[in-house]
Amino acid sequence: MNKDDFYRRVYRVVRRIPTGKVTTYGAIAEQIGARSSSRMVGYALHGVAGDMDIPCHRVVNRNGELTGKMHFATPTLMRDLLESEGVTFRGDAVDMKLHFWQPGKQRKQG
DNA sequence: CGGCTGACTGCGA
DNA sequence: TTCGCAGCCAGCC
Repeated sequence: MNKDDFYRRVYRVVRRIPTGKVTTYGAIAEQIGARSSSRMVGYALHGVAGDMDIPCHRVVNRNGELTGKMHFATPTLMRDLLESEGVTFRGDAVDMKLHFWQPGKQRKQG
């Protein structure tokens, strides 16, 4: 598992996040085989913030908080994008019980 | 090579 | 429920 490969896997999972859903750094890390490197997931997204190919705004922490919004063009862009997709919020955090998406749960589809 | 930081998470008080 | 500590690994100086 090379570092570049790690990033690739992160992007791969993030891109599989369906519209109107979100997932967590830990869930992605675990899905790609790096449960202990949840922070690395967010770090990987840091390199693609602004890349339309990667819906990095659909990735939040386990509490649903938009911890990475500060890395977007504007601190409100992340939430704005999510709300435009139908994601609802509980205060300043995403309602995980309604929008949490588990990576790999749809793997059996194909 | 060593020290500090960061888009995280789990456990204990 | 809220706050603090430890583990993790990559990037920068």
